Amino acid sequence: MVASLAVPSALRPLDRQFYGRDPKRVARDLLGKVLVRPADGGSLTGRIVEVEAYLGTNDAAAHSAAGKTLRNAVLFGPPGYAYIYFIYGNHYCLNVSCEPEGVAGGVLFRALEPLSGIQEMARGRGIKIESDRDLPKLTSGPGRLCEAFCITRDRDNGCDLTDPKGGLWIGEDGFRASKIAVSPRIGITKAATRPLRYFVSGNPFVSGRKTLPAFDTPV
DNA sequence: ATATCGATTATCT
DNA sequence: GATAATCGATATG
Repeated sequence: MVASLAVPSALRPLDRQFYGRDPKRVARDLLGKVLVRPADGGSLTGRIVEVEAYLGTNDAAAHSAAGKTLRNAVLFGPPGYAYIYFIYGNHYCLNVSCEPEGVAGGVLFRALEPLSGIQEMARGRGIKIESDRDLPKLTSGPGRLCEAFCITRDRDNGCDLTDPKGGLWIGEDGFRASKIAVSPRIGITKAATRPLRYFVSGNPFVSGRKTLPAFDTPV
């Protein structure tokens, strides 16, 4: 089993200042934090192992690149709020707004390591967990983790992620993420080479490539 | 293990 | 009318 797979204790929410910074810094610092979905009979929780930074300006891949619209308004609002969008006619994806109010920016949640509420997550995903090898199918990928946590735009867009009494929030328990790697972002066509994806190297819950590609040794 | 492709719809041109 | 910050299934090596 994975070292960080432990039931979080004494989770305390991250404050708004944490999010009111450059998305690159927020993304890096979110690794190892815990996403919490309170529910009857026990919260769903998962440790963040993969994220991507989307810069409000000067980033063609960001939804905020072309300016504020009804859809992306949360990205231009105050930091620490959930921006949820619907993609490919099938999936929701979760972001948190960054930067001070009036400045766009966000972090996309790409993968979690499930900590508690495994059965609820499996039900949300509509799959059965036969062994530990099936666990990554719960929350490995931005669409999957939203399905596992029952995150939808109607329910959660604009939700305050700093509020532990709210329906969705992010906490820390003292765990320190290590072996952090950076790579280009996944699934985009614009600004596709910028290294803005942050992940825990080798963690089995990371989506796609879980390590940095090897390179030839110079002669 | 990697590659390709279809599903399905909100949003913007 | 085209596109998309994806996923799961199928095909092929």
